[in-house]
Amino acid sequence: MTKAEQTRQFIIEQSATVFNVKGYENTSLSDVQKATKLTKGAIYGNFADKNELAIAAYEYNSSVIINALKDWIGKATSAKEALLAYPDFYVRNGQIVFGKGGCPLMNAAVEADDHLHFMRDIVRKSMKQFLRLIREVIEQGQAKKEFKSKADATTYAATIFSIMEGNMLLAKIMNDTKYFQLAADRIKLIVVQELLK
Amino acid sequence: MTKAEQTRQFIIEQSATVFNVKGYENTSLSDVQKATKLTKGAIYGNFADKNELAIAAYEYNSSVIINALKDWIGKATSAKEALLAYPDFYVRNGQIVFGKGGCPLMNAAVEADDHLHFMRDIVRKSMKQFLRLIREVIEQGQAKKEFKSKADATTYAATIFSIMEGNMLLAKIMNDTKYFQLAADRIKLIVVQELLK
DNA sequence: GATAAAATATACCAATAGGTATATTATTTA
DNA sequence: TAAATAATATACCTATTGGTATATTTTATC
Repeated sequence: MTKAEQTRQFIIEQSATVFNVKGYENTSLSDVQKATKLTKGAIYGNFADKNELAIAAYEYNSSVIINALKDWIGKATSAKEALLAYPDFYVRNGQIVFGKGGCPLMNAAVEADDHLHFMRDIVRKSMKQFLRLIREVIEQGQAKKEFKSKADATTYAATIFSIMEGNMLLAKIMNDTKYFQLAADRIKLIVVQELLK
Repeated sequence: MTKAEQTRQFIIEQSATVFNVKGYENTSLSDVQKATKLTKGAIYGNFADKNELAIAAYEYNSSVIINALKDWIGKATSAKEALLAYPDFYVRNGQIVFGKGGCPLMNAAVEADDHLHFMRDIVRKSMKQFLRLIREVIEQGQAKKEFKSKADATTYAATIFSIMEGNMLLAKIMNDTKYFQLAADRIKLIVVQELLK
């Protein structure tokens, strides 16, 4: 990794949280300067413009939670366990997630959907990736006869994700982590009553 | 209503959608001028600053959907019907909601939770109001022996709201109204299987 | 219809935005 | 270690931001 590549990565990681908290459009270059303690020269030497940095920061933010999800799935010994690890993470680490601005997929989706067009496709892509991971867990559970085979994995993936995100929205604005537990309870109910054989 | 009061209301209504689409911080005064075809003099003559207008615009946006919810509830002849009217509205009018920037509660919550502090309490208030309306429908259903009395109305209100909002997020970023149907299906399942006697 | 008051338009302000050209400093290669 | 190159800092640019003071127009009162 060259010096520039190191700096590029440094800028992304130092500014990622700021972008997630303040929003991608609302984060100014002086915010990035403050977060990195670097000057415009260093920033524009490594990124063509603010949008390129915003995209890189979002990709970093979303990859953090996507990789976390992959980890839980990898460690789980059953499909049920893998699915419940997802909401359980927020039950245990909700306050930390708050401090970093909440779910990057939700934040960026709200900002990008109908006006930040340069980010929309990237957010869409990560959203599909996240849904696919959940779907694959369900499909693997079905393949291993742990889950009922007639359940539509795509539908259940979307439902589980929606419950998690909807409760995250409430948790965040109400500053109350009980909604993470609510999501976990509801997802568990669905897994036990509708997916598990 | 005096001339100024009329203008104030006009500014709010004309700029409300812009605020919901672009976000409250990202909407500039020149955006408001474009939307209203008025000058700064007229705008600052009726609002102390941009924040006051942003708050008024949000209160207008949230009141539109809160009043809509009240209407459906008022017209329904049963608690079940009232609860299902909520997701059904989005099934039928999803595309229109998209065009106006999506759910104002979600948009403002994401923007206000951890950085737009002057709006946080107002968003919180409207969120509580919305949850209370759903809760009251459930409680009335229980009082009229339509719903099981042991179900915790507060919990179910949050769950129904979360499912709706989570799916709205997906619908919006994926530009696919099928998620509204998914929310409606899931909410109906909960009402039928868990609330209805 | 003239006058007073209210409402709106115009012209300006300092601060900050994103971005660039150039000077300076680090780093690498010969 | 000197020269070439890569990387970063500095100084500056124009456009736009939220906001204000004042001029002008519109509205209401007599």
